[in-house]
Amino acid sequence: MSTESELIAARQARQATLLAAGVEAFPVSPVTEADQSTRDALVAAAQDAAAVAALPEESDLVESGPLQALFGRLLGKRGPFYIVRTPGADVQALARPERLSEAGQATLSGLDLGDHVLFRGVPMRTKTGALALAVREACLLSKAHLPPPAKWHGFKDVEKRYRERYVDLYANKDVARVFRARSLIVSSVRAFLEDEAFLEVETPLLHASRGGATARPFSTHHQALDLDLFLRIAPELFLKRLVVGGLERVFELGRNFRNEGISTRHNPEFTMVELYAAYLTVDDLAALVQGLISTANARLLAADANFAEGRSFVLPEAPWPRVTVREVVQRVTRMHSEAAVSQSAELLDDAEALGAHFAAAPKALCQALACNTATVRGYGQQLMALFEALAEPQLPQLFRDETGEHSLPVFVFEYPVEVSPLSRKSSSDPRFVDRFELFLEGRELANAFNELNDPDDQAERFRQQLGARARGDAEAMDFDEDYIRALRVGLPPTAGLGLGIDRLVMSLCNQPSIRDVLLFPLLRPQRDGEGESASEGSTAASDAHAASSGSGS
RNA sequence: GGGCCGUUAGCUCAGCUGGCAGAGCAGCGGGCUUUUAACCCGACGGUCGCAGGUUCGAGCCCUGCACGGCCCA
Repeated sequence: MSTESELIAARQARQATLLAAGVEAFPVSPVTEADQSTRDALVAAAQDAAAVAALPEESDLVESGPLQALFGRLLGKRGPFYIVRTPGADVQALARPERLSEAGQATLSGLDLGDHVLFRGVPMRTKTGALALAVREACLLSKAHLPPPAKWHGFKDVEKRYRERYVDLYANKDVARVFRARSLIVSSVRAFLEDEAFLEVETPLLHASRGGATARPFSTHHQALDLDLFLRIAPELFLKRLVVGGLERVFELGRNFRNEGISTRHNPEFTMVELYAAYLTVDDLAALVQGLISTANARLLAADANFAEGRSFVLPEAPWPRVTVREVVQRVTRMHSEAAVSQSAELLDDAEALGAHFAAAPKALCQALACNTATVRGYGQQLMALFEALAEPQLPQLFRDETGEHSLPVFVFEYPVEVSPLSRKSSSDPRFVDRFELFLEGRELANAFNELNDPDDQAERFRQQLGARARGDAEAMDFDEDYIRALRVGLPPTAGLGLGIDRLVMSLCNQPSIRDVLLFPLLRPQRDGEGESASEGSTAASDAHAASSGSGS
């Protein structure tokens, strides 16, 4: 009795036995409001040493007053003790058959690990000083046909955990904890922005043209309109249209889709909050996002201080450090003038000279640069190649707190205009734009800039994107005529920011992989032969239409 | 896309130099009448990821493929 179909059959058989005794396997929920509130109290009491100490032992129990409830998934059985997992904690019940009705006894003897159960009874203290509910009523809520994972070793196989998140979530307690934290962080972001007078809006996910970010989109098709569409890579262009229309502060918190590789930091669909504020500048947004992240962090730690443990970073109250792209590249390459950086960027065209120049640099960095030299052209592209290859990985080492034990968040300002097709050029140096990216633990967390609101300049940037596409850049944007028209109607001076929610949750919850903060990360579908198609028809005779309905496909 | 690693019972994992496929837990039968990973006895449970190859003989060696993990791009 141990293959999966045999495990199912054994439990279906027990289900049939229960039914013969008048116990339904899948009843309408009998859980009352009183059960809900007494369970909450019971779960709280179980974790309160003083409350447990005040409880009577089994022999001293007084049978009076309403019964308290314990319900959830049955995860363990030790003698007469039944361990029930609730969202708050595991609580045990002490069930003696002789104290139960006939139906209760039948229920008890027909329980399998994994079943959902409801016990009603009286709280007591066991010989070992733990809380247990002395059971007077036992009720099966829902039969589990498959058992829970091994109680000691748990459910570890990473692929199975992602594919069977419904098991992972109850079997591995920290998993649910992270997703509760994620929900808290998201609601904190919303509340913070609403307090700052931002209006939450929803713009299309289906876009007719590529824009708002440089990334490869997913393609889809609308049948009735016979229209090719893209899943959005960013809501940016729609949100700025709203600012044109007079919604001065808007934000959208939602999913974006980028048709690129999968890694510990990338999932093809990810969650981002984008916000736009008329009459603010990129400097204002640096302060705003610092407040937003600090507030989310404070709310998270207020709910569960354990999330602060093991962090490699701190979030200071003072303004977070700011540098420019050039400053940090100079620091890393040990060069001391802007001219030297400019010169070294030109060297990128010559891999050999570059290799000699950076002979002292770590090997991996030179390799990264050598790969890029063929396609990287122009001052801005080259500067960014240097930044991404040399400086970005060093940010956590370059910016430390006083003790040197933790890294700091860093705002990196002054991006080259070539890599910022939607940003306003800096008034002081037109090679750069008024933009920052926020890095935490070396991860790019947020990106913000003063929005380009000059329609002629924007049209020129779109044309440059078309040129890049013609040269084979699959990530380049389309020319968005209507967006240019919107800018001609008039976008007030506006600053905008995008913040990666998944990465924020990763950092605040100390999760090394984005898959651990996504409930259902994208995985390749498994091939057939994995499902229950083979076993289903041969299991229970009671399942009369399994054979006929299973033959259709 | 590249490199490394993994895939053996429902779960967690052993499996030596190529020689009958193993354990614990779960499940099943019985005992114990109770626990903190409860315990004792017994029986059951396998497409060793898939497909080829080498060999008298492959879980193990070779090739390809699939899926996943980590690192790099």
